[in-house]
Amino acid sequence: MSKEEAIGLLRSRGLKVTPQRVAILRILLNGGHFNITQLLNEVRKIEPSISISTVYNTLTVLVNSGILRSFEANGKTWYEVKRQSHVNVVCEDTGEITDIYVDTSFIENELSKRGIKVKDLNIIVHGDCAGASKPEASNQR
Amino acid sequence: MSKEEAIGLLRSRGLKVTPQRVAILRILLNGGHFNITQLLNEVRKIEPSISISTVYNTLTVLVNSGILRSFEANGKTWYEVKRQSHVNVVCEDTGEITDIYVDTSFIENELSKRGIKVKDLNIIVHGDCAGASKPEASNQR
DNA sequence: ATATGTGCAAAGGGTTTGCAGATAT
DNA sequence: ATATCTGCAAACCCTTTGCACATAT
Repeated sequence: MSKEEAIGLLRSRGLKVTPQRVAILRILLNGGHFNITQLLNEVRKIEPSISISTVYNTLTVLVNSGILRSFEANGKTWYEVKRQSHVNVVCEDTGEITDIYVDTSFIENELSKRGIKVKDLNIIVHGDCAGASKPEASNQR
Repeated sequence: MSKEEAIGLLRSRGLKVTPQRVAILRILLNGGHFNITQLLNEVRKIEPSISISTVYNTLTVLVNSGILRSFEANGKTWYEVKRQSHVNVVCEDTGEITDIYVDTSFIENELSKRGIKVKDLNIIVHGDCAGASKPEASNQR
């Protein structure tokens, strides 16, 4: 029942709870990566009349409040729930994006040594996933 | 005299040597990161009549031939000469991109263990560079 | 000579903006 | 009650495409 989780998250950041926001957040809480078009299609199954500008607005709000993170790949912006840091692998043939959990804290350490405060770390790999060992949440192009 | 270097690189990949290609490559060989608009402005100092589609064409050719690499940040595509792997830090306030050299082979090793052939590794950090220790080539928004 | 590259203009796709009406608090 | 959010349409990039002319080999 991720609906309660979504509502709780919104309230915890002082954001108004609207059906559109709850629907978007629920989809993302289930895991994976979504671009705007995918999200619009998914959300419309729940909230058929939602507009694309509401999706954009909501995602901006959720990123700014620290619930989501975004990164750019293949000419689009991708959104995911902010959890432990990982590597986003963009599979060359399918366009699928797969999370691979690798400890990346040494990068942040190295950067802070040099006076850079890391707000967000994106590791994006383009590669061949044909032989990958299907580990985690993924999502298509 | 980076002109010879540019010409040599083009020939070594079997690419036709045109004044436009040489001009673009010379600019990038001097170091740093450029988006299309910046590159167009720079190249026009040397080749005033160059068109934006030639810049796009050339960059695609240079990326495909393995001379350049590209990554996306701030809604734009950035190009740089393919050299040793590093972290691209996007400074939040200025939009400047700075190279920080950190050994990232650990990540590639970890990924190949899981059956992923890394074609390109992009590490993009958004952060606060106010206190950074000005290390390497950089470039503005 | 001819395969390839260049430049122009138009089109495409993703994202942002402005604003009137609707809704959460 | 009112500050905020939503949905629509138009505008705004950045990037790609098609094609005639020019150029490198």
